[in-house]
Amino acid sequence: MKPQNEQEARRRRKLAAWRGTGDAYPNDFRPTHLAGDLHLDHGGGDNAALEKAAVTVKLAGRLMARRAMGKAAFAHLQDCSGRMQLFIRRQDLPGGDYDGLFKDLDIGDIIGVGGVLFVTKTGELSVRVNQLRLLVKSLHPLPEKFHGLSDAETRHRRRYVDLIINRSTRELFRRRSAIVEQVRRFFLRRGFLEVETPMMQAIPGGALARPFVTHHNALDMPLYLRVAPELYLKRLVAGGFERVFEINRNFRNEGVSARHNPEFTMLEFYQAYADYRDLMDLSEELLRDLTGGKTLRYQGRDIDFTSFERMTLAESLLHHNRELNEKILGDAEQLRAAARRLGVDAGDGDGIGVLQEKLFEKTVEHELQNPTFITAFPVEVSPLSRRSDSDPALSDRFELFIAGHEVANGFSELNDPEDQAERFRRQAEHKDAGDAEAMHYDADYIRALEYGMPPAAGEGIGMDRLVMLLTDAASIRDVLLFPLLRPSAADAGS
RNA sequence: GGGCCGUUAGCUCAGUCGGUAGAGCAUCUGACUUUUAAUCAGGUGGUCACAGGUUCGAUCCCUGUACGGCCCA
Repeated sequence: MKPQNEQEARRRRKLAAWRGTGDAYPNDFRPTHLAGDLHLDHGGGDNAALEKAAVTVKLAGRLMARRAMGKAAFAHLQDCSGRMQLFIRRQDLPGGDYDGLFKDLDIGDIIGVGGVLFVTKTGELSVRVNQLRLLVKSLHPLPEKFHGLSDAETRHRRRYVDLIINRSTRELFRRRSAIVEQVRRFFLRRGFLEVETPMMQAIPGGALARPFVTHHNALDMPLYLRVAPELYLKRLVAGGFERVFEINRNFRNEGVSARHNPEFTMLEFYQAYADYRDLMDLSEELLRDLTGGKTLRYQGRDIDFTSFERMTLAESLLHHNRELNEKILGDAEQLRAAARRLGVDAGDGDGIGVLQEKLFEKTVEHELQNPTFITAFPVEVSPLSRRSDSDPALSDRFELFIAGHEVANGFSELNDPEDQAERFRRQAEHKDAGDAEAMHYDADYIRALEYGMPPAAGEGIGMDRLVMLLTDAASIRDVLLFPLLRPSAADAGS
């Protein structure tokens, strides 16, 4: 713990004195109103009418500003709905409270007030306070009122301070909640069942990613935090829940960056008797629902949600790389040489599919600003996707790119148990060869497919990136309440 | 993992071509009964991230460490 500064020491002394007078942490004050509601109901009115109505209110919240003028003072109280100005006169408070209680308050203290609504001569709805209580003493000075708290590290480590002081932070997380709600309603309206599947899995699956490993003591077995819910959701489709979705956390043991957090929120949904084209249509509908189908400003660029482009991976590579042609795309050696010329880290063992995907990430992905579906990914990099009827090397899969980043990944599901078993075996070989991101062989999932899973399509959408897009946030840390940070030395111990 | 940048008062930031640091807000004292970044007068507040090195002397130069930011993998 850092040594106390003078301001903190003063507050602690006040708390100690306050404890001596009775219960320092009471819980018997009940507000009757919220500031925001009062502004809606009484804002903009004229004072004569309001004074005549004599509206008495009780409000509770945090003292955020104070302007004292001798025997009277203005202050602002902030509750979950907004702010309300308080007008406090010595003559209106019970004996001694103005000098003994009000003047002793600090910015940040949580108080309860009672009083009557009125409008000041500058037109601001206010409460003329005749009852004042200190409910919680705040022991740390708050950041400055004008610049607020802007240091990114402190905002993330002490999100509670960020939320107290920065209105934009409060609004962003309310927006996030509303977006999740809207997505949920979108799927419920279409007959999807919301489910919850295991976060702790004995066999991790559903994505090419390195999992976190933990240990269950009583069962003495390793458990993995899920990298995706996919295989469980498809078991549910096999079980007859023909439309399911889940919005929940995934965990991937990878680096941290402006777009990656080790735990992140994923929307996954599955629909029987549909294919990847149906899901592209559904994705468009969802995004139009969320954006109003308009142009959206993101990080200084306009993104047009009125039209969604569709092109195959190969088409996108040819379109963005003049030096490539179809012959090169189909020849591993020529492709590898071309990739290396373009600065791609191409391994000797990389097949055509892997090379095409790496080339795509290097040369195309960041170019895709307006919503664009890229389709026809190589089977080689799509171990759970249905093979294309027209070309067995390709899968019926798409990814949606917006603002240069992957937002969604969907495909017609592979429901042929023998093909799936073969692909699991290939993945297991990669894993044995040291690929920490390769998939495990999941025999029970194969059994589920053997019972029969209806033809289906499924998709995952990264909710954090979606929220970033809709709130114009530059970093995933801005849309996570508590992004992962290394522990700071200052916070160690007590 | 690599490169570059940052860390100074509770907060937002200046600054010192190496001689122990400033502003605004906050806070304290005083004045003030319609203010709202209140105003006016006067104060307090610092291990200059941490640890070494160079130097008569380091917040400043050098090295390392921690944490963070941006870019790359």
